[in-house]
Amino acid sequence: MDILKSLNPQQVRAVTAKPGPTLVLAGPGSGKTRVLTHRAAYLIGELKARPFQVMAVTFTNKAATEMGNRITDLLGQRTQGLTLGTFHATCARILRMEAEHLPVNANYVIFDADDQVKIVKQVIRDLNLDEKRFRPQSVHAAISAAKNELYLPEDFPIQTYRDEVVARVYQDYQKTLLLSNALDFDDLLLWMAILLSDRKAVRDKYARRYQYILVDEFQDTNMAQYTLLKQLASYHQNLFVVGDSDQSIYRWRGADYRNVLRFEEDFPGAEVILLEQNYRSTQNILDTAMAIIDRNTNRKPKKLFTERGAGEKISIREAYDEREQAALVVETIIQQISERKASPGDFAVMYRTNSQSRLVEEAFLSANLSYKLVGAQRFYGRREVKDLIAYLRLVANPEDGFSLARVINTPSRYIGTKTFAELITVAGQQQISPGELLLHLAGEEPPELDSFSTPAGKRLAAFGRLLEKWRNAYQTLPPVEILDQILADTDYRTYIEDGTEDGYERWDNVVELRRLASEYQTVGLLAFLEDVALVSDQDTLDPSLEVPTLLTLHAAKGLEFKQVLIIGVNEGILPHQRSFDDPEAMEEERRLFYVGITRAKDNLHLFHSLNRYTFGYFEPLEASRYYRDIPLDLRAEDSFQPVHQLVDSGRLRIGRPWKELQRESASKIARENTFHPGEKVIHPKWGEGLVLNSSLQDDDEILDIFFEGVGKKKLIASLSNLKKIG
DNA sequence: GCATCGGATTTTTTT
DNA sequence: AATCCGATGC
Repeated sequence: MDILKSLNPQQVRAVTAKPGPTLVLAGPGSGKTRVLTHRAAYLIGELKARPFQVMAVTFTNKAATEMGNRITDLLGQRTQGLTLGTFHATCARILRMEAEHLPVNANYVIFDADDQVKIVKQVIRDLNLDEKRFRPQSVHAAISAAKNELYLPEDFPIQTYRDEVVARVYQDYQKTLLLSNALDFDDLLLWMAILLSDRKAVRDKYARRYQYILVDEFQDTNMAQYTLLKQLASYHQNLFVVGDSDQSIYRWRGADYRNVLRFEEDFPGAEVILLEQNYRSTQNILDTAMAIIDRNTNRKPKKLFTERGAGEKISIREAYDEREQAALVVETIIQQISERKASPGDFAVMYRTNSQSRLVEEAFLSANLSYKLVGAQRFYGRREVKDLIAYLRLVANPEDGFSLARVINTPSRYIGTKTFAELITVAGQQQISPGELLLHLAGEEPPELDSFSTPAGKRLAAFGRLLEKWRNAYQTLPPVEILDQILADTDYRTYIEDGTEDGYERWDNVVELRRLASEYQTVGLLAFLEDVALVSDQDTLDPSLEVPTLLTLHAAKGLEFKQVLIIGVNEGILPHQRSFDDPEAMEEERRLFYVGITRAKDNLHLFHSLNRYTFGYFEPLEASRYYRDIPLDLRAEDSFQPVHQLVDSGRLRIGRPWKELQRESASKIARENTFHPGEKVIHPKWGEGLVLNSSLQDDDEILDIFFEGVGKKKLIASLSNLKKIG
């Protein structure tokens, strides 16, 4: 079997496991994704499962896309119909098809974290509760946790007064969502689980259809996800899950690595397969990782091993403050490139909290070096992007009162809070949503309402007519054209482009959103809005940009980089202060560090800072307790030596783009020939070639190379990205 | 209805 | 330090 030829025996065992519940416990870098991909291909190619009978659930859309491509590579074109996506996206799609069984209709929109907190806030106000005592954020977190545990408002367990308050808010929160024909992230899982539990016909339909279910990152499933998986697998019992308890980092989101243990209880016959060999990291990196994770209790000890050899030691560097730390990060990267150990795309800078990225970004910018930052929030959280999404949501679903509230006076149409409040009141009296009332006001024969015979009422009607126009366009036109109409009708560009630098940037974001929308020519507005709501941070990564990646430790899950730099290895940051008083949370901090370390293939650089600015105050910091667990013999010799002089001495070069840097580092090296006549090389464009001649000129190496079908070419070694083969 | 000012508050992690 | 919120004044 072709599919199996590149796998080790354990991987083969997993891929070819007989149908039935299967639990694959996979250490970092052990080929987990390979196993899942090959398993899917095996099911379709060898066991002759039809693609539509297979469901594969991944953690990010990016992982899903990659998996799809790799399955296609393995099989040819036979993946049509495969259900492949994140939990949330998969549920969203099924729920839309089964909307008749839900308290929302098929046009429902998905509310993002911002909207969710806004609703909670409004409910808290409507209930006359004290916002200081019941922070919307934290009440929302409690509601979210309840949903993940499958508690509906009426089942919410009440033990304290606070619980009682949360239950009341939850009740109204849920009502508000449904009135807006909207679901939140948690609802996607919750309603799916409820639908499958309560409607036997629906459960049977999907449980019979999905003969095979594959799940990635199983250690990070929550109760809702676990329950719906069990329901989906209730007929065929072919649930194949892959996970690693040591990499469970979403406890605060309801994830419970104990689902791994629960799996073995709930599926007594489950086959358990261990993947232990690591194909990613050097032994020094693995030893560091093990030294960290070994101190956690309640875990099965695991030995990570590789055939890659010891590799280089771990570097630990100390900075005076976080600014210097950032400079040091850039300096380290420059140094590694200069020594030709890596190229810009090989680096990742990881941190515990998003706010830590700022100084690193500034350091890159002041060195005139580009980088990419993982984080969907950066783009989708922008005001202008949110405005336009709100417009689109309103067009798709006029019942969405929250989007209406956002856009009704943006840009200003002189419809203020009072007029809007009146609209809501009258809509309430007529038992319709404000959006629908707005559409009625725009109609041929607007209802005779005293409250809207005013100038303000005229303005409402005018906006209603706009909405009506876009709604009509929505019936026939693709999303991007609706967006264009909205932009034109609201004169949005004039509104945001105020001549400032910011204004142009905002318009750039609009253009980018327009570009994204234009990819939804055929699938329509709802699909676009759904994808926009469910993008994960990793999805925003552009792999073709070969520059360093900046990301949180959480976002690093599932990724790998040749060189990993972790900053802020300090007490209070990693582990984070907020976890100090909770032993379970402290174990999770450790796992988080472990996840970061195990992303590294070749080099690991740890950084900590002696001081930091917090809320405007300068305060001392301690190095992280985790250092104490890293054996001395794994650390590079210069570790811990203060390096201030390095940065102060101006060795941190300013104003040098990556290309220049690489060219320069190449020329430094090119004092002797790296290529010799007769050697075979591979060129990204021309493919395989034969070196005819090599000479040194101006500190660089000039090559004559013969390419099959192309002819003889003169190339500069440092610029042409040649690789030796054979 | 909108702009401005001053005071409070902020830093976990994300679909 | 930077942002958010509410109160105040126009």
